[in-house]
Amino acid sequence: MAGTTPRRRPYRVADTIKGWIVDRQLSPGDRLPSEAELMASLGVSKGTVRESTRVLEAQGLVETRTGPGGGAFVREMSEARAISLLSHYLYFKDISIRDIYQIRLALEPELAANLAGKVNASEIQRLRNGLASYAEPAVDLDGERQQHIDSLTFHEELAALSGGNPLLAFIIRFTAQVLSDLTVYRRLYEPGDHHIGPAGCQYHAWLLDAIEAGDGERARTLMHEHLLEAQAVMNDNEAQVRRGFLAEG
Amino acid sequence: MAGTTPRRRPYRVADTIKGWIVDRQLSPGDRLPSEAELMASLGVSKGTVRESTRVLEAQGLVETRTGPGGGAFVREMSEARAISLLSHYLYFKDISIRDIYQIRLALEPELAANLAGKVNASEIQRLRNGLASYAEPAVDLDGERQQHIDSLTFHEELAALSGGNPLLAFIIRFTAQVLSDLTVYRRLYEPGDHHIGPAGCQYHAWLLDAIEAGDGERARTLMHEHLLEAQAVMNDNEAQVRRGFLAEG
DNA sequence: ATCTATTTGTACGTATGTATT
DNA sequence: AAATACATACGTACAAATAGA
Repeated sequence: MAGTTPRRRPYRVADTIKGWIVDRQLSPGDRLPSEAELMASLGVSKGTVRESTRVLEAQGLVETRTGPGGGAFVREMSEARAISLLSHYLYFKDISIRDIYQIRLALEPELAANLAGKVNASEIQRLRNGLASYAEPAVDLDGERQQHIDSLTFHEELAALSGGNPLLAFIIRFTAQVLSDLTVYRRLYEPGDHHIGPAGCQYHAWLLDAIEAGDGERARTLMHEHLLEAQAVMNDNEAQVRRGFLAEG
Repeated sequence: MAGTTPRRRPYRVADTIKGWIVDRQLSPGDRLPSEAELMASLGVSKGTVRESTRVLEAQGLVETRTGPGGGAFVREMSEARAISLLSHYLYFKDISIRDIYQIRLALEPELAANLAGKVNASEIQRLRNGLASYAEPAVDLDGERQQHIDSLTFHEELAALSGGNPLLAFIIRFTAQVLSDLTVYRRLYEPGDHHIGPAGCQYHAWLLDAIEAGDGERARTLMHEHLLEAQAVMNDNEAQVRRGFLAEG
């Protein structure tokens, strides 16, 4: 076995703590030993202990609180943080809009079909109310941007309802986030007046109808068409996704 | 704006450094200021600086080296680390095998179609050579496990060739990793002798034929059938994916 | 409202390890 | 082989936050 990086103490400490979390099946909210206890039981200095809790914190596994009864607590990573960490991975990777849509086209119709007949009326109503903001053509470029973001939010919320597949929901929300993030920084559309907002709104309305009616196949088809159309108007030249890091939850 | 967590110094420092990476468009290999310089320019102590570099390191954004000319260097996050971080997110989430296969079924046929006609002969040959290890039925349970892992490796390698979509490749490799990890810890199949290895081997061979012949539609169909069949023999009771954390690259 | 105890957060000084020149 | 430049680790002292009396 050659060339294993010499893992430093803070990481070894972090790994043993991860081991505790797995072995003792710790759950979110459970407290880890205090700094002083860790120093004593692991025989390391305060600085080392602190560096390792920073590592675990950065990886989203624990949170720390000060004061009596404080300390480091096991934590369920927030989706926002997971998205942020994944965006770090993609930062140097040159993802194109095509790449994103390839994934959306494969996954979102599947999700739509899954949701059919499984969303309760009040949720449907809530989503329908959100459609108003992009029902009418935008008056200027900024308005168009806002409409794009709003309509992406629709997809995110759809994914959040998720027919019970957290990973599917995560991926869909991640891709929507990336596109929404891009919208803020770039001009994503060819110049000229399209009616992107209203067109998307129409599809979203139909989608909700199909989902409400429990017609999975129709929902699938609609989502597919909708995404194809949305992709068609995007400017594939402005494609590279390298951008700022996303904020962390 | 209420309730924003009081971000501590190490995180503020880490964020300003991230800012530098984005603004100055630093690339992998570029050096960050030394600890001493950071202490001076940001007016914080050594401990704080070290904690923040641990954070950036844990997030996969930098690596540090000791010695003269050492320091913290911008780094392109490895896929292994990204997979590990994402697995932290899913750790408490109760993903089922069904969930994983839903995603594989949506994405991998897409990938197979993409690859058709775009993989050079030597790569195809290399992949064909790998098929031998699961061409014959396994003699015992351990052998069957190994075959399962080997056949998952085929999928990972296929994804690595990726028709140029890094995110697609990542997701596919992640799902394969999760399944492969599960295989190590659990009995994934119903008792009884199946011929999983040889069946998978046959499909993989056909897939390579289709990809070599440039027949995208056939590749897509084959992959779809193959995954359906593979999913069918899995034990959906042993479904929950909560398991150990994956090792980091 | 104040004090007190507990626990993390920050700073600083020193010594050691490690790789480059 | 030695000097240099950097990270790594330790120990201590004190500051800040929070819960409870």
